[in-house]
Amino acid sequence: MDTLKGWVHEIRDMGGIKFIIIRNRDGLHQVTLPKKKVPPELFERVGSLNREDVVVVHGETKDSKARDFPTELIPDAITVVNAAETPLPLDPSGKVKAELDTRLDNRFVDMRRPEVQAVFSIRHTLLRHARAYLDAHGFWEVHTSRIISTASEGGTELFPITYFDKPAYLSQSPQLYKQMCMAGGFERIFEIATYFRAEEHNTTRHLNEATAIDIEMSFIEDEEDVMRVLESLIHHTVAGIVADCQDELATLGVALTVPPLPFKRLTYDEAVDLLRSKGSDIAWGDDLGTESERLLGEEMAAQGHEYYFIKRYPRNKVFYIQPDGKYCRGFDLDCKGVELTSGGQRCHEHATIVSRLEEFGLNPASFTDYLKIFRYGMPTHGGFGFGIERWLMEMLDQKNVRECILFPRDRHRTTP
RNA sequence: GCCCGGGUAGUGUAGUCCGGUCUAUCAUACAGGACUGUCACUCCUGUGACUCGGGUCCGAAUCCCGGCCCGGGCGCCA
Repeated sequence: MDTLKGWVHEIRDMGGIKFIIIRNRDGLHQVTLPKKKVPPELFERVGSLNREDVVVVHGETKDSKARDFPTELIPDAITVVNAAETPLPLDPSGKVKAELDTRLDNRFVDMRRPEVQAVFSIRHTLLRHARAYLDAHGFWEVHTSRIISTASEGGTELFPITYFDKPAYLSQSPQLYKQMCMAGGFERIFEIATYFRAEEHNTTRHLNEATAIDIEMSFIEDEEDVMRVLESLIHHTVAGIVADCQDELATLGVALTVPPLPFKRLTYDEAVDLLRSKGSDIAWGDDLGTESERLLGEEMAAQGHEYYFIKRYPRNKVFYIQPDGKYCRGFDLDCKGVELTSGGQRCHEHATIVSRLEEFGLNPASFTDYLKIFRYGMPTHGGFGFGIERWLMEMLDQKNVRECILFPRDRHRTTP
């Protein structure tokens, strides 16, 4: 006797024989009820089942004549654990497509779809392999606080919250804490961090709550030490997904290949030259906008590079990145024209970081807590923040970053 | 923040430009019925919708104004 637990995916009533397709995380399974081989009461009761009822089926497994199933269950008992109401808010079988907004409004039903489960199975596998890689290379996993007291980090807008009677904000990056861990002698750390960004963007690749693999490492020579960790991390993680997720990739129709090492290095100067040769009027020192990133992505694809670094940015990129003449030691990692990672070698000397703040028109006096960590023995260090949702979106050719996070928070959505 | 686009049964759509049997299309869903090997089962019957408010007009799903909601692009984005 075997037991099958799951959701009623479909009922095909042929009159004298009935088929119930049961769906669970393992896939689809067939329950077959020939009129003369199952209890009459059970045969009749199948008519009262609804799609998406949760059932437990007891019966005998036999070889099946079905095209899609090697075996089938001939039941002697079917227990309805919980009936589903009708009509359903959307069709989990995918016969009738639903818009993303409808799907997200009813995410728990949407999550029953094999395509959605494939994305999140791969997401889990991605994190499993990334953790294993970082662990094998001496990185400790840490959890830093998401609640910060001041907006002194500059840059993006923060979400204000109330912390008892004090104002506070949701963290937009674990950057300060990662650097504090370097000052604290942890040498190599990573964090699977949540980022909150209060920007009113409205695109298919932005979230107001996103997740990233953040690492920081000490005693580096330059940013190349960090970049090597990043490219190896990607290489090994993708290899792990290819090895473990063939079913999921097939469900999504994605042909995933492991990107060869080392990744292409493009300097900012080369990127600007390339863009100008393609007709862009970008000036030296300008940020690479969406259009520029897209153009570079096309050009790199033409050269056979899916993933590529852009390094040696102008020194005005970010204040805490180590300057190097007119350049700095920051880098981005792009994939197919979309930025996935931002990182670099950080300033580690107190005098340098103070002069960098002044260079950026910021007041060192308002960075007292941050500056303190550079005063009592700070090693050279660097790291990166690597957006998980964006990576998955590019890897799995998803059209919208919201496909790669269970409960997206965007400009308008705070539920579910 | 700027600029486009959209809102029709539970779901996804046709119709809107050019107002008139639209008594609103089709699929799926749902309800009932037929069928002993389906596998998007098939077939028959039925149920179910024009985002809200105002305006123009003999007449508004369709045109105009406003609200609400949503999508997308750009900007922004340690």
